[in-house]
Amino acid sequence: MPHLKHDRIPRATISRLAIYVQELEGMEQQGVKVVSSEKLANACGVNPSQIRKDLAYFGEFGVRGVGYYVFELKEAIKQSLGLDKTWNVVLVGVGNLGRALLRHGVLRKRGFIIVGAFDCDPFKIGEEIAGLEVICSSKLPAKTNELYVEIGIITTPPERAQRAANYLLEAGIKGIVNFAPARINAPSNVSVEYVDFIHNLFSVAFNITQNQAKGLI
Amino acid sequence: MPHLKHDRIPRATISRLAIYVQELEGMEQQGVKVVSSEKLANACGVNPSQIRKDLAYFGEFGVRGVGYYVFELKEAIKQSLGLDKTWNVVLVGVGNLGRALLRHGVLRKRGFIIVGAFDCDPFKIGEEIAGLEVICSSKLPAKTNELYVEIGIITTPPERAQRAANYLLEAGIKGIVNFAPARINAPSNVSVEYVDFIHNLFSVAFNITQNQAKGLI
DNA sequence: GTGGCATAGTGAAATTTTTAACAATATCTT
DNA sequence: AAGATATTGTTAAAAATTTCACTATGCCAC
Repeated sequence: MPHLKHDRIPRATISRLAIYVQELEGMEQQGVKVVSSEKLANACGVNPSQIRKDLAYFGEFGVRGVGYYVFELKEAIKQSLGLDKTWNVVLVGVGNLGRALLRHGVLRKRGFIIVGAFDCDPFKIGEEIAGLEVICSSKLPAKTNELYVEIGIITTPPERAQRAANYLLEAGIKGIVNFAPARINAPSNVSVEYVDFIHNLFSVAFNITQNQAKGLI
Repeated sequence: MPHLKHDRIPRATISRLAIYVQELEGMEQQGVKVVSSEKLANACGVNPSQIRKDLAYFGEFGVRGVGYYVFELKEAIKQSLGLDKTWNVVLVGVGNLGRALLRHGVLRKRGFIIVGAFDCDPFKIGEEIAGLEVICSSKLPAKTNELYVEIGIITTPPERAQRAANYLLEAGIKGIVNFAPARINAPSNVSVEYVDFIHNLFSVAFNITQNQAKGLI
């Protein structure tokens, strides 16, 4: 665990660090060895100071007059985020979205290994998806005790999200990513993140409406 | 278009309005007719003042001493966001995620109708998914001129995101929701939203690491 | 080794966003 | 119809976040 100079780190900073990693990986692939905060900022669409400030929460990674070594910075950020290990994940709710996540290679590539898939639909139980057998949700707590699982993904319909969350909590999970469009209750020491891309579509719809009103289009 | 009392509305407000709509719909289904900012705030996990403030950007929807009429407020917010109409959408990139979105009913339910699916992979072209034939991406501009399309969804791999964006821009699209983990360039009058749930997994991983360091777990 | 240059790190200022406090007002009770 | 009550809309304060401006420092040329 790297030393944290300040105790609380803004959520927005974490979100941007993820973007920095993404861009740094791109640069690495293109053979870029060193990057300045200004260049990285341009690539990420943010302010250079913001990058330096964000990084300052975790330590000093740059060389004055030179910039940041791409590989080193990327590794340092990943370590700061806790991505220098793999995370075992279970998924609850094998609908369209759940299936897509199970098949989507990006999770594994990023170090999140889906080790269990659960659903309460008898027609889905027993089905095999991406090498995983779908198991009855009620067996989740028992099953996950066998594995070392820290994160749960909820991809159920909204009305079953809380039940899925309860199973996950019972299993002693420490973090939840909830794709269902519903708030869920969890103790404060369990980290809950909400994902709902409909919000982004709403945002775009709103922006278009605004732009039209302003006569920009 | 409702009157906007202030010209600039925070992005965060728009994002929360989407949550309010979600919760209001839940309440409507449960037969709740009236709700106070406090009750709605609890349901959404935000501060009551925040709700009143957010709504104030668009007008006055409540009744002092009473609260908000659930149905009316929901409709008013949807109108404010530009959701009182349907939006035609095209999707570029028919991978796992693209397929899931095509099959996922939630887009249509929310008023976003996918009217075209595009991909550059010859093996995918001609395939039919959810009643749509996959068309070669290069034909996108010509095809979308036939339809009235305002929003494009990008679900290609990151290295093809910009090309997809270029096709969309050529087609005169006014807003883009980009699921590919890559920044894209677009003129400022085109609204671009980025969706990447890996960020949320990163966030959860970071929070868990932090909580562990703090000894909360 | 000295000077010049480039750029990170940082403290302060500016901005934005959130929260609190309160005045305004609609409804209900008597 | 007057007063009590509840809860909005709004103003002001507080908090958080972002940006600016500057200082510190490492590298390179000479």
